[in-house]
Amino acid sequence: MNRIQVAVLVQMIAEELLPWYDRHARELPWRLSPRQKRSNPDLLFADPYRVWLSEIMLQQTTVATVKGYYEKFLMAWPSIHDLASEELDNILSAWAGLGYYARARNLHKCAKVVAEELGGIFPDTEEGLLKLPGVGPYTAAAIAAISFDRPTTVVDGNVERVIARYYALEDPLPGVKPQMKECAQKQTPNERAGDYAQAMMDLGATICTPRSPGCVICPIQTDCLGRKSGIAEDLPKKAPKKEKPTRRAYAYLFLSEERGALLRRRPEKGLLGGMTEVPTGNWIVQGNAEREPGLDQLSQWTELDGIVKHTFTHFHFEITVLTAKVSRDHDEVAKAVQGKWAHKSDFAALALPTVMKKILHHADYI
DNA sequence: AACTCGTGGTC
DNA sequence: TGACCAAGAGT
Repeated sequence: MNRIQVAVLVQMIAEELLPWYDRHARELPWRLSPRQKRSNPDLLFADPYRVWLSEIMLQQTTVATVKGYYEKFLMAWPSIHDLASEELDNILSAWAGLGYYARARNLHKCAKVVAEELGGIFPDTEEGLLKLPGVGPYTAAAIAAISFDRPTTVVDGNVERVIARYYALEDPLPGVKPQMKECAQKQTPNERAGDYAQAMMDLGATICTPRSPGCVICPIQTDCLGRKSGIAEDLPKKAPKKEKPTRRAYAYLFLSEERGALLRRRPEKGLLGGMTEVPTGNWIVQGNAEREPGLDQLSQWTELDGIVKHTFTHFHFEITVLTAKVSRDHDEVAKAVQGKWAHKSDFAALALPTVMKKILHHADYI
């Protein structure tokens, strides 16, 4: 066996992946385009503020969904200082609809730490980044690689899928994660760390997809054990998921010709923390929804036909909507539910999550 | 370690 | 229609 054949047998993923990336990299708003790199050779790595912002938004969220939010945020808050000095409620409002609202709370918290304690400069190491609120193992590695050229091992859902297939790892997630990380670590190149990380994720997003992977056009098909053994599409295996229970509740929509709708702020932590809601009764875990006497007594209620259905990460939610006309004592009612009246023309400035918009829509109010 | 935490697209 | 899935982190 000569040396060339040996070299082929131990080929690194990066050797085939980076040339593919140079030809097929998607242009994304937070990514330096080849044109930018050519016209400004000093601009080797993307601005950490922009990379951080995009990576937080991209957690468990598709590129298509993130694009619009990213551009809106960058327009409203061009720098870490702009974001740090903004009020949380305005950030939550801009985040509304994107989901996982703890990300927005931590985004604000992190901006304050960087702006006020670190002089506006992001840490340039994986270890330093990992200490920031909302920045976990994936995000720390990604920012370190993309913005600071650190040869970190970036492992997200895409990389897990690519690695599971490439090495034909048949043990189920999440138990196999450490082994995946180990395999990914062996493949991490010292050069072009950011490009390699993004190339792996692009590969997973466009070719090594969960269903019907494009093995025939894959740049790393040659040494892929999953493809060779014909099990690529079935990997990675996952532990069976728990069934989602259904919770049910009544929503109490107070409406006023003069004052609009009565809305309130949810508790700071937990589900939809800090977001705006239509007042609801208890969210009953099993069985039918229950009326809330404290809310019932405040007005004369009409039950609307049909129900609003919404699925959260770990439960289904079914809401029966009640409406009531309020024509006097507006402030007393608002005080009783600890809410505020808002005209529908002002809804755009509120932090209304999707489930609450569904309720308002069902009542034909928006 | 296992659970919590959103939403929109896709098949 | 419903289950699955997506550039995960915090507790």
